[in-house]
Amino acid sequence: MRIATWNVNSLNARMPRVEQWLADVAPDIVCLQETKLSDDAFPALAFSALGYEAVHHGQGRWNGVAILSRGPITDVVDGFAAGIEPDPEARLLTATCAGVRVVTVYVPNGRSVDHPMYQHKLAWLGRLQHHLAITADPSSDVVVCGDFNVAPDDRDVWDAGACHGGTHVSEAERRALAEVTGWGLVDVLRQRHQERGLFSWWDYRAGNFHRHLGMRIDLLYASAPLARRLSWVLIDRNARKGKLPSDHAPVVAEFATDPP
DNA sequence: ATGGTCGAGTATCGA
Repeated sequence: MRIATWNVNSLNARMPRVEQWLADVAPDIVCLQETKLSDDAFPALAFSALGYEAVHHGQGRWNGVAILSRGPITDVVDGFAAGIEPDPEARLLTATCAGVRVVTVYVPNGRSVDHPMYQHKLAWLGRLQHHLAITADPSSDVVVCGDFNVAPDDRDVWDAGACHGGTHVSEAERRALAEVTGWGLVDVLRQRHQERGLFSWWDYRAGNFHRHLGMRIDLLYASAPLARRLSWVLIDRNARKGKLPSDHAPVVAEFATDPP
């Protein structure tokens, strides 16, 4: 089973590349972030023609998350579960696909460490922790993936010194992320690859992609039973090349199917 | 030279 996450930075702008990428990579489950679409503008028919069921939680101009699956999609939750302070922004979607509880996230950026949105980001991660406890079970197959807007450690940024003092690398963000993953999640890329410089996002400006100035902020976490079945995982840098790319590359992981 | 580019929508703002 092949599971992928990709911040497409506008599905309207990216649809031709997304369709080609689905044909090339053949994932079974795909989580998309930053569709920037309302639900009624989501191209469900186009995905259906490619063999994918889809669910979308959108708001229009900003944010927007989706899950595509080759099989049926059930038990869908838009945003935070009942009982948690609702998010007026469309940043979270939960569904079950092929026996896997799939949670996709687009964590608030935070803007800067002295901005109110930074406190909102930390609180949002706390609400995510609560949401996981309600909607999923870490002793079964769970994937939590998406654009976390946090680089988990200094290997995940091009220059820790240059990034120091900014968002995405602060101690409080990393601690909030660690509290979420402490629920029972394995960063499958780090399970397999330990080197620095494995980035998933590069600023469009200043030729940063070609200068290898990026961050790893698109993360794919699996519960322990699923992580044990990891076959391989990669960041698809090819998707960041060429004409009209997203500023993010997909992360793709292959898991062996449950033994009979 | 203290920016650099996208995407939204059509002036700027957010990333």
